[in-house]
Amino acid sequence: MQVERKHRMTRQRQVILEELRRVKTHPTADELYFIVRQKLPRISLATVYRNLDLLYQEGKILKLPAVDGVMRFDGTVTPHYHIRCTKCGRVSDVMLDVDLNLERKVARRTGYHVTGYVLEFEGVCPDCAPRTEH
Amino acid sequence: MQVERKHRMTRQRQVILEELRRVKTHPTADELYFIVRQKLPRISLATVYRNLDLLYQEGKILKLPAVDGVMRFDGTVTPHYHIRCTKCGRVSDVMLDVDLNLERKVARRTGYHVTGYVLEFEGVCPDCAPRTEH
DNA sequence: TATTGTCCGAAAACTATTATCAGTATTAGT
DNA sequence: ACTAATACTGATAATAGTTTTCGGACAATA
Ligand SMILES: [Zn+2]
Ligand SMILES: [Zn+2]
Ligand SMILES: [Zn+2]
Ligand SMILES: [Zn+2]
Repeated sequence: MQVERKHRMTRQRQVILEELRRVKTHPTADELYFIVRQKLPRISLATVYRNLDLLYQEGKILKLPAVDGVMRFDGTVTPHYHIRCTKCGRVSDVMLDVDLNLERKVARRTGYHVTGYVLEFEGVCPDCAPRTEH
Repeated sequence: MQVERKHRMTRQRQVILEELRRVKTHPTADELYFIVRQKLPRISLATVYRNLDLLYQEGKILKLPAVDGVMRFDGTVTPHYHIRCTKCGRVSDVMLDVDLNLERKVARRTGYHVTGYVLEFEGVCPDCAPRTEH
């Protein structure tokens, strides 16, 4: 029996979700905090964190694994991958269907019940790439 | 010409590397700190961190990406993948040769210069799996 | 509009990691 | 072996990101 939760739609939660869906930068909590403050100047950073976690629990947003120690959030929940610039930290979408289909093989090797995997590409974004001399 | 080596082989560095190579648990810095203190009771946690980073720079150990926010270390440097138990956090090796060869495709899609990727499997380890009733 | 209890802002607490610093000990050179 | 140079250590403080706490505010329901 699942415990019924009664989530309210507060102005804060609304704006946080709207802004996260609008931007395409996969912002950190702090970055989104600055974005949201343009509409809600009195909002608290803790409220941003709280709502991001709640929206994640509800499946309305994604949390990107904190590969570099900082958590990032994604308003696009349709399946896609990410590539992270190792110079500036920017995260871009990779609209490419990658089907690893390795779960059975990995399960046999490890004895784990495999539920998924984390896949994130690394590289240098066009802005950070050294200019070609000519 | 070879870069001049200025690193000293201290007892602390020696024991940290030995113990990390001995265990197969992919410990956090703190976990390794407790292990190493059995041989060097006066060692500092900062020394563990410092040496893990230095050994990593030297290519003698691996750092696992902090997918869940905590860094883990690996004394096995031969290429292999990992699977993390989502219940207890344990990380096990996956001795499976996976060559995705996706990097070129991703580069074409994103415009990034792709240098690598992070791949880590997720699942439930045998110890955490629910016992089958019969 | 009264009641209920979720939610908020502000601040403190917490956790993992890094930086600081005075004293120690490894290494190279004699 | 002795010495000098300096990488390194332990203890501690500082930092950064995130979570918790708590009294008051406010959305939801009737
Ligand atoms: Zn970049
Ligand atoms: Zn995305
Ligand atoms: Zn487990
Ligand atoms: Zn490993």
